[in-house]
Amino acid sequence: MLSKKSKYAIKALVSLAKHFGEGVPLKISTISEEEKIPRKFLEAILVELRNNGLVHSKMGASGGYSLAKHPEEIVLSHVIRISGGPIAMLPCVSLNFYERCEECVNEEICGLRDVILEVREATIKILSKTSLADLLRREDFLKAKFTS
Amino acid sequence: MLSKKSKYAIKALVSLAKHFGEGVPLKISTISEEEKIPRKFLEAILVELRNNGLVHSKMGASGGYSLAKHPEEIVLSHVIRISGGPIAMLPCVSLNFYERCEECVNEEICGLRDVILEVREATIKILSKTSLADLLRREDFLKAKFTS
DNA sequence: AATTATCCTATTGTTCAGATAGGAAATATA
DNA sequence: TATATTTCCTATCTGAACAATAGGATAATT
Repeated sequence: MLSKKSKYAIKALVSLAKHFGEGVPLKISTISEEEKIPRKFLEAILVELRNNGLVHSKMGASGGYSLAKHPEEIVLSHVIRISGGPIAMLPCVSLNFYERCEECVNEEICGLRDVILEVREATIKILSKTSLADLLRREDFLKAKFTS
Repeated sequence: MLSKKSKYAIKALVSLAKHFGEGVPLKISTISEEEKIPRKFLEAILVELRNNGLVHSKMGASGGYSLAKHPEEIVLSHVIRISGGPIAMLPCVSLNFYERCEECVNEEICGLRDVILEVREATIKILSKTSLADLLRREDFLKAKFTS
């Protein structure tokens, strides 16, 4: 399951992507209201995204946040990892949240692990080719499809 | 993330699959020790699997558990659903644990949901074609690979 | 009858996601 | 330079879900 944190992070970034290149940063409160993300929670999330180089922040009056990269360059797998959500279904196949499986005598010959590895590959393949720009395009496409 | 419950359920079933057709049921304590699953926890899991028709139980002395179906017929997606783990990465794309996404004005035009739907399809495709028998074959294959 | 096992109901513990609080630091603008 | 605005930082709270445990009732074998 994707944590709310990850989901909020993605939604916030999509919000910023919509205003990419306008030169005016977006305030936390604006994003919070538009995307219905709890104010203080969003604050913490954006700081983390900033520490990981995905967004720029500007302090003080008329400050706010803006994307640090082009929307085509920010992919979901990266955002999810940063915002603390493991992608794999088992800790023993996770790259970033690896944990040994106590009950396995030998991890390398675990059939279940082998399958979950396949699932992870398939998942990452999709999430790492989908950028913020892709999400925007998808929304446009869906909007057109459902308003016709 | 797969819950421990789901993981234990799968491991227990694999254990039973190894003895399929022998006519002698396996005791909870035997499975518990072999797979290092907490005794009482496993008890609860097996009852649930029985209630869902995956295993048979026999009470009394020299009782125990056995598979209710052929190992080829029990697939991972089914086991995971029964043991309470959602497969999808977001509640709004889950079949069995569906929950509306409050902050979405219109689910149908959510770009993120659209991507996560793709991930779910890919995941289910793998998990629903992998049976207990497959897991055993994989383990044999891996064993051969790493002991040569 | 004695032993071995599953069955059933209830309870407990523990972790972590999710959210909140309050004030310090920085910047714009008047 | 004063004031309003906004991000930054540290700390804390809460509830729910996961994981595990306890104790005895019920059933079947020997």
